[in-house]
Amino acid sequence: MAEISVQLPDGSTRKLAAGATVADLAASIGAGLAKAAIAGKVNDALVDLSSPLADGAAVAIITEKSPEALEIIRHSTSHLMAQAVKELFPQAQVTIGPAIDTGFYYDFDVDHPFTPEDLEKIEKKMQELAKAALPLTRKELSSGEAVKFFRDMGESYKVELIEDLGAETVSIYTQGGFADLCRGPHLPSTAWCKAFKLTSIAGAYWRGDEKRKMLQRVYGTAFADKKELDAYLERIEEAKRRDHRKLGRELDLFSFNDEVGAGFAIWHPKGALLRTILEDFERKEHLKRGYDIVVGPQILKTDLWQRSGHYDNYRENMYFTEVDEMSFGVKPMNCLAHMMIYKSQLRSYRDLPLRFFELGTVHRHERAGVLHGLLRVRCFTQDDAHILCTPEQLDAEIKGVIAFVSEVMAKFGFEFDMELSTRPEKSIGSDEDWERATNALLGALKDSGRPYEINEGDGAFYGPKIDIKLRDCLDRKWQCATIQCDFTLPERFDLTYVDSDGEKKRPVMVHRVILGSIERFIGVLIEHFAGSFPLWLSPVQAVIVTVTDAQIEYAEKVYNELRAAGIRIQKDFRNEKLGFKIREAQLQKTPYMLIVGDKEVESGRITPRFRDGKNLDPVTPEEFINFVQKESADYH
RNA sequence: GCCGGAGUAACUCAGUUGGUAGAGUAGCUGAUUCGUAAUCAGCAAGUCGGCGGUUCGAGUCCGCUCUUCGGCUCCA
Repeated sequence: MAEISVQLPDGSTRKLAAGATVADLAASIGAGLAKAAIAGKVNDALVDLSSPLADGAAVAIITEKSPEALEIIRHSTSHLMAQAVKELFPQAQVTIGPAIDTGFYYDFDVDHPFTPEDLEKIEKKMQELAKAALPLTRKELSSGEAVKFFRDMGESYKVELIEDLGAETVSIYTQGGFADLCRGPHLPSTAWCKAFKLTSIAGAYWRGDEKRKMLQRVYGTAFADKKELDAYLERIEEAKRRDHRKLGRELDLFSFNDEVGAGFAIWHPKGALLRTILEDFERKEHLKRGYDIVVGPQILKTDLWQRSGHYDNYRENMYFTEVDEMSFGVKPMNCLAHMMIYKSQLRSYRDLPLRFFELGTVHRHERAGVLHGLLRVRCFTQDDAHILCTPEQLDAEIKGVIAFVSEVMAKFGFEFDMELSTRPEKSIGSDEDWERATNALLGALKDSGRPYEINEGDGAFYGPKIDIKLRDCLDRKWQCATIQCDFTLPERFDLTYVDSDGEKKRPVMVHRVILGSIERFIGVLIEHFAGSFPLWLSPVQAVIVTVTDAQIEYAEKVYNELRAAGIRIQKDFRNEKLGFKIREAQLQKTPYMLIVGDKEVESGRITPRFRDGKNLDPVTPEEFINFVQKESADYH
């Protein structure tokens, strides 16, 4: 009988009978492994346990503990859900059901939308089916056979998928009476689906195309075991507790109001102060790095937006107004004024690079369904800058921006990911310009030494971009910074500089933001810190609290002293018990509570209590001022 | 914009089969003067998101609309 030999991850080789499968290999290594195995990895491709091995293959056994396992578990759980749905709602058509970052989903075409009660029924049915330990078996069919197979079952979406695939053969996975088109791999049996939960129902367009039919999407999540599932669900609860919309109201930072308009935040004193602190920080950091602060108007003539291309490409997101029979567009971006500033005089190569920075408030008419607290609004302020430089300076400028982003994010304690987005279908500019710009960004990314991803066709209409997504403490990603290359607007506005050879040349423009939108960034900050801002950011750094009315006079004096020294302080001299006032300050997540009782009055001191409950030794007001100034200066 | 939930006092929420709206917190008033997460008592508070319809009667049923939540799509 012929033998094959395969290579294991530790470098050793193993001989097996010809036709042996991954499962056979696991069994030959040990009974424990055979029991734990859920799939295999052959030459870096994931395969089923039942997959036969070829001679010379490099094979690894995947168990629940393998990093690759989660995706397989989730994918198989999505099949389990589809099976449950088909059993409960036989008229439902199945479409696609992949594993995603947070779990999985499956889209169905059904006559009636699912209700929350349906979700419970489906989950219950899934548990039954999992208990039944149905084996998942793979079968290969020719495309023609598969089309007939699914057409006979009335699964027209599957037929469409196979036809679009254009492959000679496709694979089908069967479990009990349910069969699904799928590349796999899958768990050996539904018994491996041990810890799952359906989380939500949503509408989703077939193939993400809003012109096509709206399907019903059911989201769920799955893990290798119950403990991990519970940990995940706990994390979701934690995220809810940290929701910036909830904390924004509780900490009295901002609100939204029907009468003001959807997507327009109104900033209360503490929130506005927090913004101001961030904005002051930004101005300082930009001036340090050779940026010039500029300011443009809120509305500009519509003619100008036509010239820039915004009118053709971005009009549906803009607000317009007419005054004196003249049309104006409310700015959705800050670049036009910056270009006009550039054009206000003749520029020499010696002037470049010019870096115009503006905390520019823009309005964008986002579609009603996308608004989301501060993270998605219709009016927001960008920490926007436009760098105008020679083509030779472009690489260095982009690298400088990436370094700027790194330094700022480190101050807030954020990790971030970078993504390069290339030319979209709807765009302006020549192929050569796009290529040049894309290469400049790519070069800077490579040089940064950080990992990055590429999103084909996701660029802005005027140029490719690097998007920087930062991760909060719950590992969620938010786009904030972006660096966009633009060879097009300088052309449209005929921007020039006089080079050393006396010739007029075209500068390159880089649009970039560091925090992105102040609104969104604050939303992320609130969730990241769960409202407990570091001292340098806290709109209220301390609250001075009296024990009884007897200390008011002294406390008032200290309050004035600290406020005059620039400490952001509030007073709580109400006739309430100390515990009551501490509790309130604590719920407001105020960093320091300064306790003033008779002892402090006598000694001319205050007793600071940090919001974690720790009491510091009594200090004089001057000592506290020094302490706060020192701690704030380091941006902790 | 699309699909599906939701909208009741400032906030969080209860309100049976349609019969005239209730709790906790916050607020106000009074008492209490108190040392590290809630002192006690009393009072006041709602066009039940808005408009229209069905009905003797609508918070409850129907239609439209606004807002909001979860997604789709889009994006800082």
